[in-house]
Amino acid sequence: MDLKLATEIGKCLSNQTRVKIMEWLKEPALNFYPDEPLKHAQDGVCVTYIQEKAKLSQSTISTYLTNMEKCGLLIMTRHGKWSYFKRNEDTIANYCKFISNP
Amino acid sequence: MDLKLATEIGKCLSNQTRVKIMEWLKEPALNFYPDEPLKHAQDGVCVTYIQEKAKLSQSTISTYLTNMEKCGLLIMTRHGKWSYFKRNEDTIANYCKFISNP
DNA sequence: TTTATATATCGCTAATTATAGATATGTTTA
DNA sequence: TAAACATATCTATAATTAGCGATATATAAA
Repeated sequence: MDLKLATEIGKCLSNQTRVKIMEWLKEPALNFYPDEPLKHAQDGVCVTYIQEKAKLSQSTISTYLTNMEKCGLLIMTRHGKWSYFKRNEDTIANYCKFISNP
Repeated sequence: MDLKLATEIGKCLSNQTRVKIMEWLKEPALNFYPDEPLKHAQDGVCVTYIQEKAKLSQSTISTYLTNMEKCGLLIMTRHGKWSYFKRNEDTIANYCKFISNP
């Protein structure tokens, strides 16, 4: 983890909706349609579900998720026409190590 | 740690200079005038030293530090006309716990 | 192959943040 | 008390980011 990457991660985490997305993705089964089983649960949640919950436009949420994936906060997996996003705990742990002392 | 505070912390950590300041303050004795002993070392580093190292204006750095203190990333201690800033490891640890899973 | 659906990207304006100079405040020293 | 100094705050402009609609791309279904 270097300064530049850490700052990019900070930028992703500087917006309330994006922080919420990170929180929601801790428990997809609870936070997205808890009454029906999620498809590809091991790969996270598709863009549409996140967009509906966040109540922002499709383009905005897609951009958020793409940027969060670029800095390693999320992992994207494509299944057909759907993109699934899940948390990348490795990067999050590295980031925490970076900002912590020591 | 709630969503609002976490987002404020994210904002502080969304700028390269501010992330650098957090890094420098991990080792003040190494990063600020390593050849002379720092005054009030237990309380961190004064604004002027940080400003000189960051090479930004006094007002900019003062605003940075004030905001970082407001969201609990830094602890400020006044000694006479100097304000000393040090890392608040408790808040940093809480923030890491918040963004981590679980 | 056309149509429908999901996501990504582009181009734009509004909102926010960055940054500095000027000035105010608080503290020390002459 | 006045002058000097360190820091904080105010005000303004420049730069960046937010967020959306339009459109492009990719995949699936008819």
